[in-house]
This record gives sequence, C-alpha cells and structure tokens, in this order.
Amino acid sequence: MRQKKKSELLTEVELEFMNELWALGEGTVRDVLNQLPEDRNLAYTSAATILRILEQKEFVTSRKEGKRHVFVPALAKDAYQTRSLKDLSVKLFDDTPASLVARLVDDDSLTEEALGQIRALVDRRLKNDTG
Amino acid sequence: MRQKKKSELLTEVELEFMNELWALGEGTVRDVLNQLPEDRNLAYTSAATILRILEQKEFVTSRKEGKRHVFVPALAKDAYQTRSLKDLSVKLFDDTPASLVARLVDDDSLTEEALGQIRALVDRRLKNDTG
DNA sequence: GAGTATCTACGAAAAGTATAGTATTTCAAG
DNA sequence: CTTGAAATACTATACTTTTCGTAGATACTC
Repeated sequence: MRQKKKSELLTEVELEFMNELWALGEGTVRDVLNQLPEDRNLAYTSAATILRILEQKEFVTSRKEGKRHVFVPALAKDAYQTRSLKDLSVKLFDDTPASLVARLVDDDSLTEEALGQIRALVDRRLKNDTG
Repeated sequence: MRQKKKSELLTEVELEFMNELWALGEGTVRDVLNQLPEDRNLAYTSAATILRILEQKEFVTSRKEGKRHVFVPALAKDAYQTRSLKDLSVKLFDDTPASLVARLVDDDSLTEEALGQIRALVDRRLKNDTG
C-alpha cells in the first residue's frame, strides 16, 4: 500500500508565496505579486502558476470573485512552522528538540533579550502543564 | 559585482550523505553506501557522484588511500545545524529565534522531559553570560 | 602479466522546480 | 454589441537535483 508521502513541504518559491498570503490573510495573484519586493521581477503568469500549484497541493483554496480568484491559505502558518521544525529536527537533530534548542542558544549572535524571552516561554509552558 | 550567493545549504540527498559522514567521521563511497538504510537502493556510481558534488561545493574534502578516496566533512555538523536554524528562522519566523522556540514548546508532542532539558540549557547559557 | 573485482571520472538521462509565453475567457465601458 | 484590459488555463522552456551508465584506471590473485 503505497502512500503519496511527498512529505508535504513547500518548495522555496511556494514558501515565498505562502508567506505573503499568510501576511495578507488572502489575496489575488495581483495582490501577492504586489506584495513581493521591488527587485523580485516575476511575470504575472509565473505567479499565477505558482498559486495554481499551491492549490493543487492543497496548501491554499480559492474562490472566484468576479473574474478573478482569491486565494486563501488552507494551512495556518503556525501549523506549517510546526511541520518544518519537526522536519528539521528529524533530519538534523536526531529528532531531539532539546538538541535543536541547544544549538540555538549556543549561537553567539543570540541576544540576551531573546534568551530571556525563550526562558519565559519555556517556564510558562512548564507551569501550565504541572499547575 | 555578482556573488555566488547560492546560500550554502545542502540539498536533500547531500544532507543524507553528510549525516552519514558526520556519523562515521569519514569514509569511502562504499562506507557511506553501506551506512544507508536497507531499502535505500542507490547505485554505487550515484553515491560517488553525490560525494563528488559535495567536494565541489566544499562540504567535504578527500584524500586518496590506495585506489580509493576517503571523504571527510569540511564543515562540522554543529556549524551546519546553526546555519540551517538561521535559514529556517529567517524564512519562517521573521528572524526571531524566540518565536521559533515558542512554536517548538507549543508542540503538544513535546515531552515534559524535553521541556526540562530545554530550560536547563537556556538557564545555563544565561548564567554563563551574566555570571 | 592476464583476469577479475572494484574504483574513479565524466557525461547524460530522468525527475523535480521555477519561470514565462500563447491562447482563450471574462467583464466592464463605450 | 463590440472592444480592450486584465484574468485564467494550458503549454513550454530553462534550470536544478537525483540517478545511473560507460569507459578507463588501479590493484589484487593466481
């Protein structure tokens, strides 16, 4: 019994587009294209193709509004973040989140402030579970 | 003045191979091939090609030993972990490590134990900095 | 030193991803 | 209506990544 299995991760360009859609909430091809940085010169039809692919892969849905399509994320950014972290963790950290964080907090470029925030997050989660 | 820019991230298969090399310390084409899971049926020449590419991209170096090449990681796993985390953080977490950790600790599948380890790591880092 | 196992070097097919072109449809304005 | 701007659908091209085959080199065995 073979599954499709294609791990459900976004390609580079797909992620670029999903990020804009997540920021916008929803949008047309034109909306997304306008949202891209100045120096990103992408043909309108390329953008349309990417959104069509995202719809095929069921990362977005669309409804028709007049003559155009309005695209809406079908997967929340949160959920995709979790999925990506899981993937990275499996591939590079032996599926051990703690070692991922270990690497993160070892990074010298991490600010004191960020560290404090991180601890607060962990503490809060621990309290909620046990309390 | 155009730079090479190709962000220095490993492709899927390249990462698969680097993981084996990191685990082995070093190895020949045959060594790496043997290290791969049973069901990963890859031709010997494919493995050789991948290692050649990794050498071109300077992720590994090699020395000749008899008629064969012994490949050695040129980049430590730690360093690549840091690089990957940075990349993920930029692409999906607004370059804010704290929000990455937030998502991580929100994951229900995370064990109490892992959470405790994570806090210990953060605490230790904070103490070292301030103390 | 001929035979065979195994290796490397190179090239290129096969598969996947990114970008864009052409043809057609849609809708709104004259 | 008819026309034209802008959208979609479909196809095609270019580039990247993954996989493998062929040819020739290297060394071990008898």
